[in-house]
Amino acid sequence: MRSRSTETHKVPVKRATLAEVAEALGVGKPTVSRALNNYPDISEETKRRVREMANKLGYVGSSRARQLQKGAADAIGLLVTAASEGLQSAYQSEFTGALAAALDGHGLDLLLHAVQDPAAEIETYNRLWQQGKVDGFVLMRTRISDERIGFLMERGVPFVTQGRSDLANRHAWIDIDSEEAFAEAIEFLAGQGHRRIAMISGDPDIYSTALREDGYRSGHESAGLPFDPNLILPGDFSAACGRLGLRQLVDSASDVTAIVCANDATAMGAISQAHELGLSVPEQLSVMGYDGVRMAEMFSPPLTTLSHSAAESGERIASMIVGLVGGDAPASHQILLPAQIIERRSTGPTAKE
Amino acid sequence: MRSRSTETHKVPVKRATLAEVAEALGVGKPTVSRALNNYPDISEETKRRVREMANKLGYVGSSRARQLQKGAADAIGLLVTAASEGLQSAYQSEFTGALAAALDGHGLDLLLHAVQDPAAEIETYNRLWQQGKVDGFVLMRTRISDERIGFLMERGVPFVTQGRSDLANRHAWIDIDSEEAFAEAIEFLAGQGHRRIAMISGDPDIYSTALREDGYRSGHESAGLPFDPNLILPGDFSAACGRLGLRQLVDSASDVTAIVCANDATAMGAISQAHELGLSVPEQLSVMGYDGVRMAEMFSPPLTTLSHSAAESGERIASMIVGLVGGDAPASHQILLPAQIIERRSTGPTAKE
DNA sequence: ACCAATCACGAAATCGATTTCGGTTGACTC
DNA sequence: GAGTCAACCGAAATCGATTTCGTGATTGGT
Repeated sequence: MRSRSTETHKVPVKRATLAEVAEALGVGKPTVSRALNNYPDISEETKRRVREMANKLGYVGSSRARQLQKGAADAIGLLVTAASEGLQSAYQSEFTGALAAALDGHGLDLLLHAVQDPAAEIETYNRLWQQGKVDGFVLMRTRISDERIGFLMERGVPFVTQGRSDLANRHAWIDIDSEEAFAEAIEFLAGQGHRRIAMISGDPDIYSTALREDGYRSGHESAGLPFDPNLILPGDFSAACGRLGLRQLVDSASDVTAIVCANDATAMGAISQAHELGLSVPEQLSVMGYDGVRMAEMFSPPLTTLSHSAAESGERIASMIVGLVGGDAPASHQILLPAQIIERRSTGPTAKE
Repeated sequence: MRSRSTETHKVPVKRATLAEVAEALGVGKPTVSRALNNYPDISEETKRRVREMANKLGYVGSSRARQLQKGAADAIGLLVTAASEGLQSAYQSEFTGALAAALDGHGLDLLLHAVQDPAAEIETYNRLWQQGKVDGFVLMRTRISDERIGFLMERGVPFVTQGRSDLANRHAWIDIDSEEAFAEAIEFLAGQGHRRIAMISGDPDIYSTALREDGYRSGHESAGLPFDPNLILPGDFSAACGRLGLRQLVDSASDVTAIVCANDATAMGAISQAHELGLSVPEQLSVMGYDGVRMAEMFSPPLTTLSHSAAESGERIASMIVGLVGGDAPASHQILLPAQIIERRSTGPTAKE
């Protein structure tokens, strides 16, 4: 239980202000401000003295005051839905960390906000923006008809999405070429002799889900395999749907020898369920993931996956949002990154046939 | 490649200010401010009119201005080291999400900052505080002699640590009773017939590591098992050290039938390695984790673990930091939460003997 | 009908940094 | 020696909300 105390702890050491530095030096405030910001109309000598004194007094400008004046918050907002507690997936948390690190390199902070009630999501974007707490947003998991995008575009709020949308040609985005990736995955598996390859897909609301399914289909074409729509099972990027999907597959399509999953979590769920059903991976069943999260390497068996770098995505997005906040045209920042197959031990040549 | 464009996108819609609301209503700014903040010396009628107009104009107060005046940032800082890209562990990302959600409930935002260079860590805490970007901090993974704690205490910065420290009696913290938890784990395993139980421990710098090892020891005592210090292997909370630890164990202590790990990632690594070495879990080897991350349930086999709720920790910490910022004495907020064994299928009765 | 409380509200100061707009100085021309 | 032009620096306004302090209008008591 949380206990309340009446006594108050020591008041924080007062932070030095610009005015104090100015007074200590016997100069005006503007001089200090301009010296510290390295304006050309302040003599080197003065700049040196100002810097020295600022340093001595431990002066660190109040970002609150600066922001009020300059109109920038030096922070980027990232909203995560707290549907399931925590950052939803391993990939998302890796990405978030990478983004925070990259943003830091640009002098920006990451404002992480968990929205509890999905209905209040837009409202939260609006509030954060109106309040001036952020200069822009990064949107994860773009949905097929994503109201956030329209909302932000309407008011000219800078934002970058991770994943395309149906308005993709008009806003800034970064995405992984998952269509191509899944096509390659199918070809890869076909190359190992697999003929019946299932897919446990992602949340149909998410824009890239359809792209991944397209890749699955076109992969079949280029591999010369017949495409069977019944082999695509709906999912939701969770491990649970991987388990469920696997059970359905053994029941209804026992001739399947390989499964590609919408992400690593789903793949892990599928493998876990396979093991419980006495199916060995990859001897009897090959399973492939997508994202290449760190944990995939430590899974048993280590997961073959379509990997792409969260660090690079974070890096790129950071640059993009900086440009956008600086006034770049949204549509001028659009990047498609490739994923590559990392072959580990959850896939192998098929024994059948 | 990031392309720069010369054209500038539409300037954001101007945000309404308090002064505008006041003018539209023909009243003074203080009236609007106080009405919106529900001060008692404003008539109900006026409050209603103000709220109406504010709403109509879509007025959302600038937090920058408010913060400058009130001296509060309405944000809590959380620093993660980006040693390995991303939020380090599954537990930490779950916790972070939970914290953000809980903070939201108190009207606070979470400022997530990734520190690249460990040497600059303190500097970052200082800057964030001095700049007034945060009202306090939450520290994860407290180290045995954690300079951050001394630093923050000295300047009276509000903070809560997740995990105790050697200064624990003088600051606010929340912690899991991992000592008790590990003792219970040993008793649990002993109850299943295990006699030789190893431990793959955590980073020795982290404060709670010693606690977990203490629990391991006292668990042996109460279970009437001889304590063999050689059975404690150093680790670092990673999956990799789980793999390594397991290899060492099969080499040097092949009579071990169970392993408790410092966290779930390590346990997963150990199991993964065991499988590769042809050891079946739990038939030939029982492995137990700690933290109870969501993924543990989907591992194969599903992981037996010492679980505690990231959501509850987040909730509690949020309340604590709010109290602290409000002036509570740091030492009045200290909470020890229990962990409980979730038995799944990575442990079982030993076959040996 | 008169003085004293309340009640409601507004003018101006405040928070701390930045910007605008000049004002001094000193060097340099002619 | 008057005039010009830089180079440097400062007073005051600004950003937008909150607070302090006070004023005018009611209400109430006698």
